[in-house]
Amino acid sequence: MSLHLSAFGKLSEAERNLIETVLKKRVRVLPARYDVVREGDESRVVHVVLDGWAQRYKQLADGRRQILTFFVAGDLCDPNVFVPRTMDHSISTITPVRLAEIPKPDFREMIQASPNIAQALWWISLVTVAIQREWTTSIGQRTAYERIAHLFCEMFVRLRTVGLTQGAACDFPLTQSDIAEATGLTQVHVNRTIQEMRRDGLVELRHRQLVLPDLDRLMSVALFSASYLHLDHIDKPMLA
Amino acid sequence: MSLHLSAFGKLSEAERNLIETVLKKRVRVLPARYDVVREGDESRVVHVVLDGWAQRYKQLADGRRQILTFFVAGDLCDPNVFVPRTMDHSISTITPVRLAEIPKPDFREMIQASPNIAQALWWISLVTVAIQREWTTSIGQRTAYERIAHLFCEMFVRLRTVGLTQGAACDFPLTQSDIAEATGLTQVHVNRTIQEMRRDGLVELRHRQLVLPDLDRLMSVALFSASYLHLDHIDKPMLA
DNA sequence: ATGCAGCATTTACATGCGTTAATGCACGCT
DNA sequence: AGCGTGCATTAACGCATGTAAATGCTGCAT
Repeated sequence: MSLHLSAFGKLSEAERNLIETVLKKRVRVLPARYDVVREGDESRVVHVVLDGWAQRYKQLADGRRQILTFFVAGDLCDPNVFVPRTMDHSISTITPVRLAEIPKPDFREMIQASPNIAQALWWISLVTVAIQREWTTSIGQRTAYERIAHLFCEMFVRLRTVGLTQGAACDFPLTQSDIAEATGLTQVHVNRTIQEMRRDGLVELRHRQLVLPDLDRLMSVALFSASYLHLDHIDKPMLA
Repeated sequence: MSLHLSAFGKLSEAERNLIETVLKKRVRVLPARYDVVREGDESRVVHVVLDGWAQRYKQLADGRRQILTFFVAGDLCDPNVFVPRTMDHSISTITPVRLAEIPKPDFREMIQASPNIAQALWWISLVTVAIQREWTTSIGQRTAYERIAHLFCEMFVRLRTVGLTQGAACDFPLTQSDIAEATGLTQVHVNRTIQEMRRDGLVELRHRQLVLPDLDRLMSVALFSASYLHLDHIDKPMLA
């Protein structure tokens, strides 16, 4: 998993088991469209998505909303284990989600027990901020068409990393409104643009299933380069 | 300094001295508009801006450029001390810059010697990514006017934190093209918009000097809330 | 003094994307 | 079967922002 602890570096069997144990200790099952943490909350636990999709978002005083990233299985939502901080953003589910909650003290203990796991946490922080930079770039510089294409590429590659693609297809539970809020566009324009992508034979999207018949061409249209995901160095995908 | 090591937590005299020593060990003076590290480079040292302005940016394959953040005195440019990674973005100066270079091994040593410094590094990572999220939100949701106003607010507050403001004024070496590349606008539209802000009495900007006669009103227009900078918990500003 | 060089400003015009609102479609509930 | 509810689609129109290119200004180098 792109942001999964176990995915980075070479962890021992014992370390993997430790992680699995901690992940299984406290698991919640949440409904779709459910707030996990809200801006302003104190952050006391670390969340890891075990199953389903979630999102990080920010809301302006007048209600405008920006989705900042999507989380899929294996993703660690808040890498700030060492800094007791009030949240400057919110996290909510998109689909129903199976979510592991790790109390920060447990997490710190785990890290003190294993420098490798500490290193893995730094990795996750690195990738998290790299993704955020790419989103800034996307919204700032890419056209609507390129932005949406880029989002499709990123999510497809991330899903593939954790084995959640089937050939050129994957589950894709985002509504066009979600895509709009993530790309800084309106829902109407997302609709127009996706239709154009369909006409161009780059995308099939219906019933929450995404098919990318020509990923290479899509990547090139989106000016997508996977390097910011830092997928090299990733160990075998392993899901909890 | 918003991203200065010494600024977070309560460090002992000895710890502060340690930081100062490491910062002074290798200092370079760079000209304006000079590349410090380029996308694709290996990252071997940690950079700290001692004086002047710099920027982080990303470039698309066809040359479009997005500025991702600005660095001012005290800012640590690359918090990824523990992850040997090729850079997914570039860093360059804006003005002439006095820059400290800390070899990663030295930095790790310093961290092992002091848990407080390790904690400070986590703080910096937190603020760095929080700023990046705010920029994504800004470009995605705010209008041109709000975006530019927000940038002015952020930089003014950050400069004030390190004592680089004089009343309502501060040095502000960005060209309108820089502002355009940071906000995802064109230089022409930045010019139009700043003129509007001048007419509204919110901004005076000329000869690289910025004056914000009514910061409160500007913040409210920009929907600016400083919470994402996590300035509480910051110690007394201290510059090297 | 002159002249270049880098920025800022202005103008005229084009367009990508936003806004509003109606309509359609599919699925789940009763 | 019928209805309600979320989403997707379509349409008409407007505007914020982009594009292109000329002009002006200011400071610096010679």
